Amino acid sequence: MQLHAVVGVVCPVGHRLETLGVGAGADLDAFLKLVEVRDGIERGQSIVGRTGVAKQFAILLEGVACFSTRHEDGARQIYAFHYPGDFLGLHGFLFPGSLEISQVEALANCSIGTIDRDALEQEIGRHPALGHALWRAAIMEASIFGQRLCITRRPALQRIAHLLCEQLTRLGIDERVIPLTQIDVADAAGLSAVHTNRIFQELRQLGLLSRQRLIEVVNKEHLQELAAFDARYLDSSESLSRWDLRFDD
Amino acid sequence: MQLHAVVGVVCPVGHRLETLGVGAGADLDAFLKLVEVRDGIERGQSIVGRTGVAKQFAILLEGVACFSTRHEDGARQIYAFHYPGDFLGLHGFLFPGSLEISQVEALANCSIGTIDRDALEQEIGRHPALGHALWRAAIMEASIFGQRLCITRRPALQRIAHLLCEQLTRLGIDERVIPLTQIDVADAAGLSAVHTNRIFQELRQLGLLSRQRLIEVVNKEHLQELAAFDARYLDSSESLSRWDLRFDD
DNA sequence: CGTGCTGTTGAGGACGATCAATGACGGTGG
DNA sequence: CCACCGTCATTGATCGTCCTCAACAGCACG
Repeated sequence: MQLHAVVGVVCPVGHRLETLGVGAGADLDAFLKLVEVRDGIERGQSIVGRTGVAKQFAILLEGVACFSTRHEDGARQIYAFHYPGDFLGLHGFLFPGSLEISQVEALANCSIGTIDRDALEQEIGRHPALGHALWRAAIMEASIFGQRLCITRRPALQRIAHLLCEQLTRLGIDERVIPLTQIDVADAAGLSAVHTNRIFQELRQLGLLSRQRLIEVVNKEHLQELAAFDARYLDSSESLSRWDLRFDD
Repeated sequence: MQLHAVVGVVCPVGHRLETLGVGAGADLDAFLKLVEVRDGIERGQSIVGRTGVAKQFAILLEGVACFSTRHEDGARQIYAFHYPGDFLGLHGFLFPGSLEISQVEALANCSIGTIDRDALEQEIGRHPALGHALWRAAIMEASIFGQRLCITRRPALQRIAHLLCEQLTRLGIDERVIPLTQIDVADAAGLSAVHTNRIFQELRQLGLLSRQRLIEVVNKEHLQELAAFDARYLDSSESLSRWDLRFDD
């Protein structure tokens, strides 16, 4: 099934490409025509494995995923979470040598759009804006990496708070429920699940999270204050204005 | 003074651009003509400050620098070290919103090449290979970020060992002396200077570092083994072969 | 109604931070 | 040449954060 025939799920993808500088039109259409929908991917499955990095490329349509790696001892390190509209395996696509043993793992039941790598590269030749959108997305991912590096030195409470703020921002303005488990958060924060749990209780006692089993943010403003969260590093709008004129010569 | 008149320092820059896909020729010449040499920058000085991010762009010609940020409490977080040939402030150039309060700081006496941003963007329009080289460099930086995130969970000994391995690889095959202080390493590893010092002593007792005051690696192979170091994440050669054909349509 | 995953709680211990003081070295100026 | 200074390196002691191990409770699933 091709994506451009499915109106419903075009939304997150179209919206994401727009924020990356690909407006509705020939560029977007060319991209959507390449997408093959594949759904029914279950939690825990590997979406972009270590072997397939060079050939596969994908977009997340529904669900939640993470860009992660496994350490020798089995511990999971999560670099970033992915939500609908995100590119999956972008690093492996742009820079095959990087993060060799990393993978993209489904954290909920997902549907994705797969794209043939060669076909995409040909379309990029015809539609440079698509290539630039990929680069921008990569830089933004790098920006998330950098920010996460930065908060590594902060104590666990603020680190987790920051992580939650980031997810809220990426999920959208109105969302207050973060579709992750405490274990997912722990693996992303670089903390043990036990300690993460104690931090969650602390956040609840501070009135920032609800007492629900799921992760629900009650007081977004105070959470951001506690985390010293500044969303600018997630904002690609500034970079757009500068580059559109130049690159499309 | 313009760079292309100075044969000596062209070397690191030319070499770096070559690894990024810009061979000797019109593309390289166009780039070198933009570079204005500025030397005599002393240790501790800020090269690319927080205010100048949007306008400045620079290349490191001689010396050592770091991409860093200051926390509220004054602690310094180093994201990456820069050596001759590296682009400085690349993130701010490509993605103005990212890592807002970051800066590039000289860690030794440096000379840099400054480039006018608008002029560079115009040349990129005429020489697309230059633009692609910048993107590649950014992805590679992101790759370093990701790797550093990954090793954050490892204990201090391996973390520092890995950091040192990375510097050796970036400095070149024959280099065994790393031009940094223990404090620099500590700020990059996210450890206190005191603890870093104790790790250094441990590395010396293991016969991996010399007893000199400077950081000299005696046994590179064992150090890499200890660090579980895999240099592939620093290797951009794979990404080159794939993209040269496509982008230059 | 088991089975499995997630969340929760307790106790003990390791790693690394912090504070404080001293030593080593290079540079500067008298 | 030597005294002075600042930066970096080193050492000891104490303390806190976070990890590990272990057990159990809640909930969803078949």
